[in-house]
Amino acid sequence: MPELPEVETVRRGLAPVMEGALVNRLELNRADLRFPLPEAFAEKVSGRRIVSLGRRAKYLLIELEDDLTLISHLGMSGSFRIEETVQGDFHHARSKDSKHDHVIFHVEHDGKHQKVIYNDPRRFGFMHLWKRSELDLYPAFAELGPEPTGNALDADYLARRLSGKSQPLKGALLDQTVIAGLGNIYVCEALWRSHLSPKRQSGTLVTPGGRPKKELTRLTEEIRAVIVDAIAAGGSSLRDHIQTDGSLGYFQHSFSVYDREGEACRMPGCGGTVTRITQSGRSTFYCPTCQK
DNA sequence: ACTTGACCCTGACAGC
DNA sequence: TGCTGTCAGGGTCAAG
Repeated sequence: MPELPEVETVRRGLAPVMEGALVNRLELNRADLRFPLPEAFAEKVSGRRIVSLGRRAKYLLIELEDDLTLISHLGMSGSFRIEETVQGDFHHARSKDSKHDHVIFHVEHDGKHQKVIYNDPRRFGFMHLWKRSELDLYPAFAELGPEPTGNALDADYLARRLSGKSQPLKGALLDQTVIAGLGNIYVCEALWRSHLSPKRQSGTLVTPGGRPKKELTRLTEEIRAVIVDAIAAGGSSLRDHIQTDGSLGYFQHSFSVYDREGEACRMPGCGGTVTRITQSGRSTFYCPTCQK
């Protein structure tokens, strides 16, 4: 589920509870997610204070005291929720998938005790501990591309990265070393907003001289805009959602093309039909009429 | 060097 | 009701 905007929304939802909090106890209900949990994980985190919450691409960064960063990736099905710690809640009704509550942070903040629960049915998520001062050496970060909303992403950069590539745009934009944080949904959405076909060969957006064509400049703008919009939507959904059940990360978005196979294209005046194709094993949704 | 495909795992859903 | 097949928002690795 979580692409960059969702992870950012999770970060913002967790911040009031976790930033500045003391982790009294880290409860582990299994030894591994996608990878083994860190060596002596509970011992290393318990008793430490959380300095701040950060994010890099789709990675949530829980910054602990003593130069330690807990790196959390939510995979496809990871989510966090916040629960009050109620005295005598031994008989509290457990939600139906609590069997996938793998890691529980028992935190204390201003005398208030709460649980931050990581749930992940498919266990494609993972957690690592890394020295904050050496975070750039974390293998997944070493090759990571720029953030889509950061200054490092511009049309000139993309022209350098896409020049000469025969790879279809869909695959190039999913490549985390090109842009960090885009996933299947927002690549589809950005291409639709740019009127560009996901099958278009990446190098054709660059002039022979290596300059970005106008459509690449447009694409760059739309990538930024679709992420900014989604983060804003996540922020508004947080306010409604967090108070009801404490869950973060599964708010409902509405997309323009993603998961709309067979529906009328929403581009004004287009009149086409959204089509689903498979590219490198994953679904792509686009409108063949207005995306060229 | 680049690109694709199989794989990790569980749950939801459609069709029989 | 239950079975089976298909699909899912991610990343990694091997093989083409």
